[in-house]
Amino acid sequence: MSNGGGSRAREPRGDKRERILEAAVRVFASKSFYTATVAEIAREAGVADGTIYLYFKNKDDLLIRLFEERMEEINEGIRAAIAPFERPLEKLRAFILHHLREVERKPELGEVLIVELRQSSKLMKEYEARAFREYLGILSAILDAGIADGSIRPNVEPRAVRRAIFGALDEVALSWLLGGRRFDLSRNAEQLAEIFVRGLAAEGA
Amino acid sequence: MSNGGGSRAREPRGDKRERILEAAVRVFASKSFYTATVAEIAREAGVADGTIYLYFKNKDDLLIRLFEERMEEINEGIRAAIAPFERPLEKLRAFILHHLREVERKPELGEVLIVELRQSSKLMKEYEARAFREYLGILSAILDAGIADGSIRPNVEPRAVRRAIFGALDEVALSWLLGGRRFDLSRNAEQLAEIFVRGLAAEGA
Amino acid sequence: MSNGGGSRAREPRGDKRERILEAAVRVFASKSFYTATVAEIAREAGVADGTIYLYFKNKDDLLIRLFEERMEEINEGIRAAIAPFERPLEKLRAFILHHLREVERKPELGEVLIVELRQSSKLMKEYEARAFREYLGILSAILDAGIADGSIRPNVEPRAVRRAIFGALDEVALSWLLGGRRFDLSRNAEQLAEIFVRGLAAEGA
Amino acid sequence: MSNGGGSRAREPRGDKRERILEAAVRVFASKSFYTATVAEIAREAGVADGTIYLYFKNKDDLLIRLFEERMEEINEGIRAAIAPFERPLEKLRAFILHHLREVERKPELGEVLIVELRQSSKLMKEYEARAFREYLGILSAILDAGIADGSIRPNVEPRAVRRAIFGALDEVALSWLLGGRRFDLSRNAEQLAEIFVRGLAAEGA
DNA sequence: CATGAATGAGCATTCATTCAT
DNA sequence: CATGAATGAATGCTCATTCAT
Repeated sequence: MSNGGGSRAREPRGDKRERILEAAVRVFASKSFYTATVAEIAREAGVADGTIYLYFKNKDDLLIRLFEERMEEINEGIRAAIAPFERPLEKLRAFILHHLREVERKPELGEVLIVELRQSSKLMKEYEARAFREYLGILSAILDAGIADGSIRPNVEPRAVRRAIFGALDEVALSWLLGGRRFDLSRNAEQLAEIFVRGLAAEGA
Repeated sequence: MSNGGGSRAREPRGDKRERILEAAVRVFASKSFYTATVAEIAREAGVADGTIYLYFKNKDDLLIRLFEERMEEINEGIRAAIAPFERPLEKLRAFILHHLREVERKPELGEVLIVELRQSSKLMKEYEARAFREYLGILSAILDAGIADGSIRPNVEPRAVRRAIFGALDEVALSWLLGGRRFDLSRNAEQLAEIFVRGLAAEGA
Repeated sequence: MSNGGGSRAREPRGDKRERILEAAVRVFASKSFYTATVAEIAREAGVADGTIYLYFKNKDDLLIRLFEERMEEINEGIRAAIAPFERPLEKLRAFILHHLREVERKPELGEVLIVELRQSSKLMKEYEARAFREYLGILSAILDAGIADGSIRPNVEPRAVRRAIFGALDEVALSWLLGGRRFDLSRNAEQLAEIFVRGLAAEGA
Repeated sequence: MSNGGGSRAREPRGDKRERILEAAVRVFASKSFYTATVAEIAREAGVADGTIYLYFKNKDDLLIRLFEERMEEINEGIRAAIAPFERPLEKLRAFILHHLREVERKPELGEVLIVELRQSSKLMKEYEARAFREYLGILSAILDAGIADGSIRPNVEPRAVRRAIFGALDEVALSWLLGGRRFDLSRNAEQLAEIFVRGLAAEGA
């Protein structure tokens, strides 16, 4: 994004920015935004404290950028995952399965987005959270399409339901992460998908 | 001092503890656990900073007690709300409606339980969270009963689903709170209840 | 002293004052003047915090009174111990033996006088320390008498030597106390007495 | 900043650590360890409060390092001072004279080592006090040598006597310091040396 | 660009002291 | 006299941020 894109595959610059973000993921995942220190992130990233301020305005900014950029990647993954499906409820099922599969695949990242995002919701309240709105937008689109083609009950309100779906996914992921990743997240994903698909489906479906 | 006097010359001792808890609700709801200062809570409660330490071990303890005690009240309310119903799915509907109605009734309290609890999930991770486990226990019991009497699909796993339900309720409440309480939470509650009841119901129901 | 004396052997009043002093001895002996809290002393004495302020102006005053009153008792003991002896060097020997024997007999008291007195030397600097000056006075008198009767070398300066003797006794007592009271303090007392008597004695003695 | 510039543009880094230690000497000497504040030491050293924590773990650590490092210097001085002498009792005399001469030369340093060390004896109890044990070791070695070559009475116990000597020196130094440095410490040193040398000497010496 | 020493505002917590009962 | 709840000033320590090199 800020790399200017180009022919060079990997600038030595910008590399450092990425290392900081990755370090932040690891640190925030284990300590909480307010408990984590900038010095800790710097150490984890192998850079000097001051270097962080060359790439990010301040600690808050670091969290916001982290969230935005990771969320964007997630959104792209979701779009790719639901694209193959035609029918809205199948898209929804794919959405749910994909979300939890991603958490399973990159637990630390999941932890940051889930736990830490919440930890600073007051912080988040103040910024636009564009990428998160996009995430919700994808859900809305699915629901809208389902209502439009009659596969979802007409009295469903997408704006409310999309939050509920996100909340359910998020909480299940959270309990999996905090609980030591003991149970099988994929099977839970199936359960959730089933519940929401059945719960939203129009009578005749 | 600010009691304005009344029938009782001086509130009983424990009164001060309650005032601190109430102040903590207000402050945590507006600032975040880590951002809020003890001095601020004290000021809000109309007591000296040191007084807080007569009733709570430290700032962490204050949050935990707050959560536990409020959560217990909520649990009692839920129990009362679902008691009149016989059938599990009706109990579930009552549960969902009651949860969000409570948030609507005491928004600040809801905010603390929802937002702030998450903000310090790392903190919470370390304490047993007895009252929260009780909350989940009520949900489990409903689901178990439904599976037992055949009203809920037999392949539903209560341990996964209960987190999903809580997550959905929580997130909807959160978006209502952070979004300025603009939409009608009760109507959303109906939507959620409908989705979960339909989503869980056994075929023939 | 402040009891007003009288026929009654033990007033119920004043008793409390003594209990506070005794508690202070125990607490100061185990924590240090600045580390010990008034509340701790009150608990140890079995009185309310505020009660201490009925008998002592403040925490500093408590330490000073404690020191003064205990030191007075010690001085009386010393006077009695050296009285039977005629010759100054024998009085000196008795002085030294008595001092360390007292420490051995009431270790906690010794600890307060030794360790804690030093801990607040800045505090002590400001008050007259009458009882301690009396203690030194007894030593001076012995030394003066010895010089006068020729048993002590004439070029000895009592004002310097008396501090040295006190310092030696004090340090030996300290090391015994802090070292867990492991060695035989009485035998050390003999050693010290021998050294000082020989070190001060006039040639011909 | 306050260096006034000079030949060197900016003192080497470690300079700051030394300045803090020197400031600590001055502050502890005038206030007592517990009464002195970290902010005061920082101000005296001309650094920010936080800077102290770059060089020392905490306030306790500052005192301990201060004691250890200064004591080491003293030990080296003593070793140099007694080296020229052959006979143990002459070494002892040199030891005593040197100790008090050092106090006279650097009163504030003396005050810290003497007064403040005692003030936190509870603190000191817990750390090994290596340098102080070394100090006592030098004394022991002298006494042992004297007993071995017959110049000191055979029934003298070095472990007891060395504490007595230290205590005597310490107390004399203390009274000189607290008493406003009015009398001639060197002459007192002579007196002490004479007493201990005579007091320890074997009969025939 | 990068560093990391230095800064100093900010905060949780303690505790001597007071005073209404 | 006695109590002990309440006070709030005081302090050790942390950590985001800066800036000279």
